[in-house]
Amino acid sequence: MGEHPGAIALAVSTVIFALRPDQPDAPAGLWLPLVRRIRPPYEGDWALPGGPLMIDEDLEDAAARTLGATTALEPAYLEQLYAFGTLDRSPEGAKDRVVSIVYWALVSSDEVATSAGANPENVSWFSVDDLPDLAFDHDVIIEYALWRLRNKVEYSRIAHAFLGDTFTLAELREVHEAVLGRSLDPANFRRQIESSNSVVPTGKRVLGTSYRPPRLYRYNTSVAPVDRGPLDRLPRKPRP
Amino acid sequence: MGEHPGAIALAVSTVIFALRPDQPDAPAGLWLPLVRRIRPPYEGDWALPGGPLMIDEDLEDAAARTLGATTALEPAYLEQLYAFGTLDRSPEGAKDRVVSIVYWALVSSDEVATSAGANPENVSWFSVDDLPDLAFDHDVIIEYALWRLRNKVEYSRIAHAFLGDTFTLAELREVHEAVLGRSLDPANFRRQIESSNSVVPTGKRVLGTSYRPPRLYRYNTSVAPVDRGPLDRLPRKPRP
DNA sequence: GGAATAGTGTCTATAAGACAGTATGCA
DNA sequence: TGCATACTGTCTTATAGACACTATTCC
Repeated sequence: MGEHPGAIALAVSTVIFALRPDQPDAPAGLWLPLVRRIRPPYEGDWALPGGPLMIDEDLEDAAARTLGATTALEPAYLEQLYAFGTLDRSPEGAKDRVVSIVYWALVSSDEVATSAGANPENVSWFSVDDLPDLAFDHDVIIEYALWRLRNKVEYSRIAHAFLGDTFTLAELREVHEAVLGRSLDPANFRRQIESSNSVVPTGKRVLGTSYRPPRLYRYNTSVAPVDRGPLDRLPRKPRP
Repeated sequence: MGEHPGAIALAVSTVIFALRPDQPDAPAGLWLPLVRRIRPPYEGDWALPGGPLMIDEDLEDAAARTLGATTALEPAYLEQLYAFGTLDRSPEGAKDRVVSIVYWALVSSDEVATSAGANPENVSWFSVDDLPDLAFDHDVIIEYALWRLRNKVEYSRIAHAFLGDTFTLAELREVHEAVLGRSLDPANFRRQIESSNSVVPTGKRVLGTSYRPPRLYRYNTSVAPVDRGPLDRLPRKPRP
């Protein structure tokens, strides 16, 4: 950064959330990958994955690209968070002026498990409850991303992004519980989800349980996960 | 724009909303100032006020600066809207790549009236219901700002930003009605506002009415207008 | 049948909306 | 006194939450 004194650099970073248990058979929590900085400022501290914006690349593509470079995954959900650009972001001040356009993403948990060994050098996953020393203002950025995630999970349909293709209502409820950090009434949760039409029953059930097997559901793709308002009029490449 | 081929320009623009009646004694509507473009692309079309970000200037300061240059006013409310950066924003494509960080602002209506003659050349105010041909993707940006404003007025306390120091509940209700585009029940509106504690009675009443004089209220500054979450941890200069 | 979880019914508290009705200041 | 608007009371409906209850599968 800051090779051209007097210029303002433009970077894109991404807060990538995955859901996974702290220990086996423990309740799941939120985790995110960070990159260790190998040069000043903040050498040795951890930072959000990201990098400069390419000249022929959309902002969202840049976020998805760094996500892929960090986790070898596709985002299940991706949304712009905020543009951070105060003068005090770098200890160098205006000499190292960087405006970061930050995205936040959700990745499916079972995919995280299968690609666990695919993490490049200098990348580690951390629980959001136990973060290391962070570079720049990345602590505030992560807090803000968490705040947005927790708000959004209550009024939109993004929780399924943490799950696989089919899932039980108990699994979906556990996602909500992990994100919100509190337990939810199974009866009321079921009613809320059913009345929102966000899932459809597959007709199948879970096999191999030692008790009554729960129904499996699939996400209802005919209902938009979030209302982005007029932003949906902007071009968006479909992601597989 | 685009003086350095291969570089990505960074601009800050602002959607500035004011409330004023279409004709005298008509119900108020939303208006905003636009700037006529005097060079290609989109020469002759209208665009949002804005310009390049200065090296030693915070994003929010840049938005407030262009607001002042356009309207000679201080923003009563100012919030970041979104960063727009798709490749197709300019007809030149990647050759004229501009990432715009857009803010939206509310200005007080009586101040607009007093500074009506202070508009610089090439600036005109338009009703949001009757916009002219717009440059770039500024039509989508304005639509999105309107969408945010209408959502936010329902669950936060920003409507008073359109009003002066003191106001009646009927005036505050008329602001909500103008923003939302529908009429509201005076009784229910009163209860909602009172239970939210966003206003406090001044003890004074309006003078010179030919009917029962309504109470005057003042905005309750001890309650935050909006919950910005962890963003409040970022440095912010107080605006007078 | 017992254990364990899936799934249902029902009551209560709270808030939003519709709308009738009362209060007050001035001509 | 009548008019116009300020302000209050009350009923209905929708929704969230608490929690008791029934259902189904495997052992």
